[in-house]
Amino acid sequence: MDYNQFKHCGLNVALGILSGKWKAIILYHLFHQESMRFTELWRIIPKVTKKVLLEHLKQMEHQGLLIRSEVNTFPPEVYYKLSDKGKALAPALSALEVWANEYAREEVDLLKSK
Amino acid sequence: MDYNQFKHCGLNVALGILSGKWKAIILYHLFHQESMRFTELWRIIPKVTKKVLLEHLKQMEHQGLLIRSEVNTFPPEVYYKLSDKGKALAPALSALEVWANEYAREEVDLLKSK
DNA sequence: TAACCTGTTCACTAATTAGTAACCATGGAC
DNA sequence: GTCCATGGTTACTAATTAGTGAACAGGTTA
Repeated sequence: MDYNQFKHCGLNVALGILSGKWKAIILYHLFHQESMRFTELWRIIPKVTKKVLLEHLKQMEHQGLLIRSEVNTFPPEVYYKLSDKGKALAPALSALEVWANEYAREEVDLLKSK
Repeated sequence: MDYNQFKHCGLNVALGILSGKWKAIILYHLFHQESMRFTELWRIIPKVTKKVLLEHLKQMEHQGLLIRSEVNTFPPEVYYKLSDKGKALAPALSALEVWANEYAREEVDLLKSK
């Protein structure tokens, strides 16, 4: 098998971008829902605080994974959605998911049962 | 495109396992070298301290990604290599690498230049 | 008028991770 | 004897991340 296909710099960057307690869930929901309001995300993700959720979203927007748009009404409406860069993560995330379900079943089931 | 292929639990588990400042480099080297001694890894990875490297290795061994074997000589010889579970990460890591090189070139080049 | 809503910020604490530096055991080289 | 080497440990500090709870603007509803 040829492993020369990946050099650690890219891997490092990718894992760095994906690091953060709530990144997986945020990505998961945005892959399934196209566009979501801040509060909607906040309500659907159990136990995150607004502050931390916002920090994650800001960081992801900054990294170009997410696009944020606000509708200037009252109360304000802010929508988050995946950018092309974010969408392009699909195959990699999917591969990670497949790996976890095949090789880390126990941990996955444990997480699911909570 | 069908994104239903990944559910966030598996993704969460995978990203959790892959989180840690030196995981990418450790994996990278073990994908390229089959088996490495502790000190060899320690010397080849710039700036990690023994303590932290050891913590990472222990954790990865515990999670079943790595196999540790010691030869009882003096001075001691301890070898680390990827398990099947670890090797099975190849496609996912490779996909992340590809993504980073395509969509996060700047960060990658920045890291490479250091 | 009071209470409610949304997206954000702020000041502060707690928890988790990483880093520093010294120390151990002990066989072999000098 | 003294010093080096290997794979660890330990006690302690620093840095990074996450969590808590309150505040704000200001239009809408009661």
